[in-house]
Amino acid sequence: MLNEVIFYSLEKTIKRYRQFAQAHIDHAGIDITIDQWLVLNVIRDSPELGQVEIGERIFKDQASVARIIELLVKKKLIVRTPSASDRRKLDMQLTESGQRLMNVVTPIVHNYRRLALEGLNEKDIDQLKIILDVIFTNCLSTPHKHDTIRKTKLAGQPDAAGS
Amino acid sequence: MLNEVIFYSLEKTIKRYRQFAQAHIDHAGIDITIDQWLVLNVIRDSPELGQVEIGERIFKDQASVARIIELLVKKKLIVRTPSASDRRKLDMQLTESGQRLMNVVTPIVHNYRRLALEGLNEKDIDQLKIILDVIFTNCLSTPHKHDTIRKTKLAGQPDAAGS
DNA sequence: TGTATTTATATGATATATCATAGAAATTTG
DNA sequence: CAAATTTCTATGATATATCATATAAATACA
Repeated sequence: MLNEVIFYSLEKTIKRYRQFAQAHIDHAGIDITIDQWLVLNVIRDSPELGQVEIGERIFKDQASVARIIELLVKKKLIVRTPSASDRRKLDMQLTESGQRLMNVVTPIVHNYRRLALEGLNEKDIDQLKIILDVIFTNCLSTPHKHDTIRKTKLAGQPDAAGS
Repeated sequence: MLNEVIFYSLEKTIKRYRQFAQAHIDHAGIDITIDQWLVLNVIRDSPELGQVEIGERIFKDQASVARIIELLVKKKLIVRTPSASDRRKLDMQLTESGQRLMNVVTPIVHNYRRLALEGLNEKDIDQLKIILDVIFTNCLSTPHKHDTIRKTKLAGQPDAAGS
């Protein structure tokens, strides 16, 4: 029963957290999405990274990163110049306005992260991380043909999956 | 330090879980997304619900539910007929094919959920749920003007947010 | 009852996620 | 070196998320 609902709790919590985070940014009158901020943050810290590597750091794929970068350029938060070392790339750099935005938003991010964790101690967070890592690791494996066959056979059984 | 990374762990884990789940469905050769399955599942169990209520059960907003329902109709997994009691509504019902799909997919869902939780006991899941609920509750509050002012003042400080 | 308000659904606009692929450039290899 | 392969970015197609709004119908209320 709890098993069944745990993924709903995960979805529910992460969605609420995202809304909470965005609400704090919006509330400060800043026109940027959390995802855009994440990419901007990586670019500031590691301007040499390509789109794939940026994505790896924030769990986005290359296509998403490419589109977010476009928006950052449109918003004049970064500028791109042809890279000297690799002509497929464009070097990226925060504009003045991009830097100012980071300076304003970063403490807001720290603050809402702190608020979201109120009432939890180091041990709780540690425990949470450990459990999430187990789930993450479990989800690394690919389904095999064999699994599918077994799955189908389980269809009529009294829910051995416990969910 | 752990604090800083915990939301990344959450995002990382939920994204991996979604891919894992979808991979299991795809692997069985079934043409449906997890989200479509979620909506279909609610409709089967509670065909009387409106789009807002469906959304509440699976943490989606009305617009997303409306669009998913459209796709379910296009895929001929449900049919809609004008509601007798409320002419704004359309009653929904699973087609034969929709029911067959549910019969095939449901055990797959149970299976990958079980796989994702391997190595975790009841206590772990319970603990996970409790911690997630704390975060969820913390994220229910709305940012206030006052918070914004305090946040801005924290800007130059040595990261009191711990993140 | 007639009007105002609320509710339910649909849809437009924009952002992000995912998969696939195109095109250009870099790298590897024979 | 030339051809094959790989890497990097851009982009098309589709699905979902979010916000806003339109429309129609139901409900509340004066």
